[in-house]
Amino acid sequence: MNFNDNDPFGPLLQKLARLAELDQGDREAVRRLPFRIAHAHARELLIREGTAPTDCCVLLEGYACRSKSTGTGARQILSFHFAGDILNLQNLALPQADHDVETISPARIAWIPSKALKELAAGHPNINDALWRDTLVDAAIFREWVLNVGRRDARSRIAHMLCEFAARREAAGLGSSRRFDLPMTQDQIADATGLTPIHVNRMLQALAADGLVSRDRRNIEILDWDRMRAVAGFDAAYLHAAA
Amino acid sequence: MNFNDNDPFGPLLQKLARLAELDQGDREAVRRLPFRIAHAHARELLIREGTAPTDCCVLLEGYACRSKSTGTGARQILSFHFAGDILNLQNLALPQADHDVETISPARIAWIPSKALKELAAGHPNINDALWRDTLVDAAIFREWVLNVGRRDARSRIAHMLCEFAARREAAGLGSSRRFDLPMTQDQIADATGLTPIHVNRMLQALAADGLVSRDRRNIEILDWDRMRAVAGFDAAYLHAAA
DNA sequence: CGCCGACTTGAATTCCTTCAAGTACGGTGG
DNA sequence: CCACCGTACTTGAAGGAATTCAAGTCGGCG
Repeated sequence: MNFNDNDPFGPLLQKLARLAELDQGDREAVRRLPFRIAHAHARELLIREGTAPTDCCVLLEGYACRSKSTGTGARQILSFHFAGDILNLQNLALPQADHDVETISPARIAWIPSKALKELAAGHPNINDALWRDTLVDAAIFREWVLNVGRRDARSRIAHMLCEFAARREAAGLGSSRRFDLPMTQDQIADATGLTPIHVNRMLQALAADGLVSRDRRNIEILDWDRMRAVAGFDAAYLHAAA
Repeated sequence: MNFNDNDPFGPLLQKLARLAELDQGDREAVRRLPFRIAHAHARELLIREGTAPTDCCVLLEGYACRSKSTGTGARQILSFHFAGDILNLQNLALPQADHDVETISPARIAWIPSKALKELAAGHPNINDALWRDTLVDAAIFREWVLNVGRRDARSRIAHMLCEFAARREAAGLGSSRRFDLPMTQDQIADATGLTPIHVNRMLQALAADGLVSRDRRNIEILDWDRMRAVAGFDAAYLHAAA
């Protein structure tokens, strides 16, 4: 699946179509949105906490994450994002960003004026529905992360993160959930799970030693989805079959 | 502030008005919503994970919380709720509940058919805006909780929970943020912070020993908001002045 | 070839949990 | 009015999961 800059909305349309039924008019209206394509390196800050972006940031290619830090500098990753994800939908209604958004890998991005997106939603109920559902699924994922970080031990926590990543990645049309490349470093996995990178490393080794996964650099194969699901306590219901 | 069953929408209208400008027509439309008043005891399950409620549950009086459990039975509270909060707004677009909602204290509730609420929103842009913002603020709070549970130590975590509770409580018009009654048990604070009740107890004592709060049963007085904010790493920006 | 970031390993420490009692309080019934 | 009972809260001591500190190793890239 390849998209060029003349039809930059493939991933976005694919995503919206998973969330609501779109008719031909809806699709054309999306394609008529004004936009500015940008390319970003890995670890490039796209949106900074406290600023008020005027444009919405759509991830077309690559991976990104949301994060937030404590006053003492500890960083927590709040979610991972895939092609098609809108990274600051909340700025349509809440001007000030309350967290950072940053790329994980090199990425291609479309910046769309918030105003245009708002008008699009206002005039197209199906698109409005899709955006509404997207926001709600995002919130459901945050809730699951509160549980993950709050009440699971390190092993389950990492297993759960891997399950969710695999499932969402596949849903986004990025390939098999059995074998895939992790775009993030162990440091970033640590920031996502509320652990130290050292412990993440040991737990990844433990998962491999138990025959749940096999690893080769950043390439992960889930050897036994049933046991993996069990260890992680992973039940995809919270993704509402849409993320 | 007292509301009787003939004007049951006071707390809801107050909340919506904080989120968007409402005109007279908006207010009257809210008052015309069909509803069924119910009373609940403390610790009564209002919405069960996996079910598909047909009605929306508005908290008119008392306190409630969202929660979710791991397969092994560990419980995590995801958020606390106040008079005026809509407890399952997400069911307007996502039929299946992905977490439990339960009262903390005795409560008075209005059940409003989801369909009626959806139609209200469709016909009243201001109300639509308010509901949209409410959802976004909820999500912002979940994000802050991921950070809280993932990256703060026990003392800060509890301090942060107390700061947020005090701030939101005051925003909801429930009185001073300096001195107030906590409706929840230490077990519930533990479930909200991802700690054990024993450690919550010790940390509450530590906060009192440091002169940050004084406690008498469930009554809490925040003696030094500045130091409390500092210890908690609490910055109310994520509440978007609306929760 | 050498450097830098990512990953790995080991040992010591710590924060929080677990286990095990107990105390205080509010509500209930005699 | 008071004894009783259950729930919430409190305290102490021991144990453990994860962190911190301190070195490495590995691999990709200039």
